[in-house]
Amino acid sequence: MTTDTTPLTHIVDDDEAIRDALSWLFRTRNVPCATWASAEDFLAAYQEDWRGCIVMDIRMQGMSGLDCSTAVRQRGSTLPIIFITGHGDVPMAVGALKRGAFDFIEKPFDDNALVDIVQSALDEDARNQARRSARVDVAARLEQLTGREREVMGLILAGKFNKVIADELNISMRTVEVHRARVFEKMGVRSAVELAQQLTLAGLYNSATPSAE
Amino acid sequence: MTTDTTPLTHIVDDDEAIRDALSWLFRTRNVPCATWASAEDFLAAYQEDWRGCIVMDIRMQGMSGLDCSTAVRQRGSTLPIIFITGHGDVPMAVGALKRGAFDFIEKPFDDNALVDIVQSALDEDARNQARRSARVDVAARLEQLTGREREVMGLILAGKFNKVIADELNISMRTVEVHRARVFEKMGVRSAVELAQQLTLAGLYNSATPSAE
DNA sequence: GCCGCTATTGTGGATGACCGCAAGCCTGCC
DNA sequence: GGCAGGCTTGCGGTCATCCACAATAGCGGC
Repeated sequence: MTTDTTPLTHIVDDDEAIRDALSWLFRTRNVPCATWASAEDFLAAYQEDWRGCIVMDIRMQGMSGLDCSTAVRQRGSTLPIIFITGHGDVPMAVGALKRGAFDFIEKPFDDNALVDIVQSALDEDARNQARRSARVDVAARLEQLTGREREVMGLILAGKFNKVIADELNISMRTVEVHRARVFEKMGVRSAVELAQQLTLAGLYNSATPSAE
Repeated sequence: MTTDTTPLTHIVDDDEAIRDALSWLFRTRNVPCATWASAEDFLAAYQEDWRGCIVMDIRMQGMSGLDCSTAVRQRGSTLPIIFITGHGDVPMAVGALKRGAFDFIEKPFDDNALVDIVQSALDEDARNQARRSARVDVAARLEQLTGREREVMGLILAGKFNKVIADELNISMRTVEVHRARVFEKMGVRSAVELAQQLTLAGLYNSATPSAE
């Protein structure tokens, strides 16, 4: 669907020496990477479908790493972000992590430790991607539904019989059947059970399962 | 179900002055709290159904706060833990948060800030509790199922017809129907759709929805 | 040996789901 | 006006589900 985006470790640092050192480190460990000389450069190039992770300095000329992470998150990214800092403190680290950073390490850092962290960040991104692509797929299918079909789908997921649905919508049972069939077809499922699983998993639908007890 | 456990903010600190100060702070802000003079004391008293949050010093006589958090997590607790430290550093804070701590603050701290943090921790616990109680409920129902019933349920959730299920289990369709009815009854649902929703939501069942496309 | 639980099966009927075929109505667009 | 897409409906039939009634059988415990 999307262009074949290879997972990349994006190095964002205004210090060329650091960029070169990190770039060399990752390449020698077979971790594909790209470098950016500023948060602005990175944000200008950033595409929604990028995968991998970000290794970014907190303090940079121009936009800071924290602001950059906020900006990239606002654009819908879930790329794991690893912050590097030379002059960090506890509140800064806590704030970054609570806002969703993947890790926060201080210079000087251990090469092996950083590579390990990057690896786990890449793993996490891969997992996220799988979940997200499922959600996107389901969302796209939902888009195809007509208004009436969505309406009928809701009632199906509420566990109602075609007869009841027909009654509530003031249409004939046959019409409900047609809509129902279209919903299944467009959603790519073959039963109401599959439909429920798909939507519940994707978290895109919440029926008020009224288990009266 | 569980005894009426009021949300409590548990203060764990070996320094009596701090305990008293925190206890006073919380009480004057209408935050019910309890105090413990050591990690060991807390762990000895801890009950699974406790709700609220934990405010704990990292460095204490005897068991450290980090070890205590590990211990309490191993006992299944998801209580939000707020660490307090006088001599913390970045790696310690990062490690604590990555292991699931709710927050990590340094002494001296701002009273208002701490109360705010505790409030959001209590909120999070309340949210967790709601989700967890649903999961526990479903798990309890699953427990009631006999082996055969669980087996049949799996095939139902795989979207198979009774006929196919009967075939795979080498039993008659009628028997499948009986098991099916019992599964619905014990799980408190009235259709396969509800069953799928309940289990998928609780995250207690994952059918390999094989949407071949 | 009797009881309770689980697993098993059959018959027959009511109800619901699914489908092909056929067709009418309305709306927006070229 | 014609065409496409969405919404609607009916008929008749097949297949699946649900259920009441009825019954057999093994297993562990009192």
